[in-house]
Amino acid sequence: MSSSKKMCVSLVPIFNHLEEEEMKKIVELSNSKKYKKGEIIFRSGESENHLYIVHKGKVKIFRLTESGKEQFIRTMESGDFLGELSLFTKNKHNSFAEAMTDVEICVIERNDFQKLLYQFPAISLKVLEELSSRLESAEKLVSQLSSQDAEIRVASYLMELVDIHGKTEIMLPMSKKDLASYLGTTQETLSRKLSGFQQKGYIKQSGQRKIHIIDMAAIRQIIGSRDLRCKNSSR
Amino acid sequence: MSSSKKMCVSLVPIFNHLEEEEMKKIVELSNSKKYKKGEIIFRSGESENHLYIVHKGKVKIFRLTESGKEQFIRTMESGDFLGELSLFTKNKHNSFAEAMTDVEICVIERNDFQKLLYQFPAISLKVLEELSSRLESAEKLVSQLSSQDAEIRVASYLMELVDIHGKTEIMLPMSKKDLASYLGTTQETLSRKLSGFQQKGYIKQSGQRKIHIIDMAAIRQIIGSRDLRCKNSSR
DNA sequence: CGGTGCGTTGATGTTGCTCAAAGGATGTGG
DNA sequence: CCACATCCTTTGAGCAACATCAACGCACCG
Repeated sequence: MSSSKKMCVSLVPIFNHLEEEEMKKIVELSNSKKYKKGEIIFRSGESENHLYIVHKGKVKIFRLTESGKEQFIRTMESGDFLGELSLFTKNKHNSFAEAMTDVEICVIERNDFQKLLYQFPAISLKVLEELSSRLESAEKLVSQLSSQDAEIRVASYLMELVDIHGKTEIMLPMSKKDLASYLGTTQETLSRKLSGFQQKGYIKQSGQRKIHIIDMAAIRQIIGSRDLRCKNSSR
Repeated sequence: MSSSKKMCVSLVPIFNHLEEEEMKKIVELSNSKKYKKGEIIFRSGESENHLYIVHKGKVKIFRLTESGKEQFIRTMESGDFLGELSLFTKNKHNSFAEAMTDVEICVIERNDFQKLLYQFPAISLKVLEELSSRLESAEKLVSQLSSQDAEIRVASYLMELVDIHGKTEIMLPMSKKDLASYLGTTQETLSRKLSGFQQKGYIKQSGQRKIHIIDMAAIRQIIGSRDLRCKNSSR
């Protein structure tokens, strides 16, 4: 119990650089909770009073679109923290968190966390870093979504995965259904696009989530081809 | 000169709560710069070594879409700061900043700013707050963009402005061109949608950017009408 | 004034959403 | 261990929304 609490604290990048003693203090403030796959951890509209730290498992964060569709925002894995937004602004949650697998989470009270920030400025810096990078990826996502072309979005995403994995064998980190939502399209369209790529020999799908990239150049072409469609004459 | 520096520091929410003396220190670290309307303040890809604080005027932040289109991210006005991302992660800029009007900006060196954060934990908290709320609006934007329907996006945006202004007379904070980009659509579509609303008597446009909301209820209808379109039979 | 960029409107084509139906994959309980 | 339920995935067909192209009116600026 206490050990799993300790695990949490020592896991998270925002804490794990602290001295033994300081960590101990934090451990005392934290609580451990478990959720089964599919359980909702919090709902949009609920008021936020905690910092959640994912200790074990995977959590999916999503919103509901104005028009009622589920919009996948991101996944959180071991070491990630969430609930950060309302920690400072006293707002309500504006998104949902659902356990994608069985999950263990450590929880710290809002007020306690704020005190920690005052006590240990270094923590603030870590949190800042994390928020910055999260903001960055959110803005990147925005930029991708407004690329009208679903094909380009899919292609970009594949390239992104290649970069992350560092090889041409990639695994989708979520179901195609969720991925479609993340990319701002539908399951059907995503499925068609991938099948299309496969037919043209750009990729090879195996199993549910494994994709082998065969012709990177061709895929890059797609991304950079905003006016190929104009007419083949002009360029 | 020095007075305009001081203005900057006392303007920004992240600093203006500090003691006179502390501010003085900060003033010493800052520099003032001016840009003419249309000038680029920084470009995507340039490395980031400064915190910019907008003192006077308006700045537009945008990215270039994978497909080469301009994607409007946000505007920054007096008191807002930017350049925050790379301040912590040592990255390159991933967006462009362009002066929408003549602009005065205060600049602080990256390293100096980091020192400030260590010295005054309260600053970190302010920055955290700001980043949080920025992240929130980015995620909201994501959620809106993936609402396939441009009409809904336009309607939502109008309602948002009404909330902000607190009245039914609203001013667009940017050109329709930029707004279209922000909403992930084109000038033409935006123009048509607005004309459409006007024809149905929901709104009244006057001048370039002034809009009077007449029938809020109708507009709210649009937003919540994900399956009205099924068949006209239902209404 | 001519020039440049923004805003509007019209016509046309295409992407990708919707609905529908059926084939895997996975899991649950008998 | 099998039968059944559920969820994810794939494929098909039709249609509406929206991007694109094009042309013109309008404002702002030198």
